[in-house]
Amino acid sequence: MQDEKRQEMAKGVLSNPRNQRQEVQALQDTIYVIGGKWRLPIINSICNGNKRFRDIERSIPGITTRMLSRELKDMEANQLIRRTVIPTIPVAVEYTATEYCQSFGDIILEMIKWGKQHKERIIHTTDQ
Amino acid sequence: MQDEKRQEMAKGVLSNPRNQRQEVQALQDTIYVIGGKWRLPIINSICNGNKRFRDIERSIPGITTRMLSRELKDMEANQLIRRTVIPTIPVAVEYTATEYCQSFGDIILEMIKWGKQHKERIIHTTDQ
DNA sequence: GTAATCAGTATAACAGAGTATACCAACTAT
DNA sequence: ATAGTTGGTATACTCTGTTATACTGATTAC
Repeated sequence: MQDEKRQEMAKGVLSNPRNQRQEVQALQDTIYVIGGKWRLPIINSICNGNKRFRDIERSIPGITTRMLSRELKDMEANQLIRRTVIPTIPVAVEYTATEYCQSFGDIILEMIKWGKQHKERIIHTTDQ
Repeated sequence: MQDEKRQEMAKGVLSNPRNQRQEVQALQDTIYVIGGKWRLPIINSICNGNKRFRDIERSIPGITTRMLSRELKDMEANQLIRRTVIPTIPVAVEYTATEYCQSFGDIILEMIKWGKQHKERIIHTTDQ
């Protein structure tokens, strides 16, 4: 009731709802860009030095040629990666990360960190 | 220490494929756990102090009652959140984050940071 | 001649994530 | 009476991410 309303106002004063809405938006934007199962692993792989299609493919467990092909095309269109054809015989194709792409570095590092801790947590949990 | 770790990682990237596979695994594990459009926004909302169903719903643009209901149930089953029924009249239901849930904090912060930068990038890009 | 590698494309089909809409039962406020 | 809140569930549907499988054309190796 009125108490609740008063508490709501207090909350607003403390945590600034405008800021909060902004942050939810930012979070959702990011999720939109890197959403899906494969974007981040692909970015990670390329940033780790894999340049060739089959190398990237092999470095990501479970991915199919089709998904890799599609994601690479999409990421190239969005300027996340650069695709260069080297006219050797046979032609070689190299994928490299743009600086923009590298801006995901911190997110990827945090997620790797979390994944490792998660594994430890599961190992050290005796029950289940 | 952190510089050393980073250098270690860089070395590992170049010379130790086992390390790399481990990290891809960790990354994919994390993606699996927080996958989907709604998990992180929900976690973020609850960690920001929203406890009631409708409050959480209102704090996340675009989410439907159905998705929120499903995700909350799932997250409760996976011990990411706690659901407590308070026997007032009418009953109130409160959702709170477990410590486990709070371990996503750094990922969420990084993603919010990225989202904000992304927005600025788009604003400062004259073309398009 | 057979197999393998490279960099993919084509086709079809599926599962489940996500959407849309309506509804419930209890209560409050006007 | 009427509209609104709370905490959801039910039903039906769409959509697209994802998988599976096969195939191409050029080259190298055995």
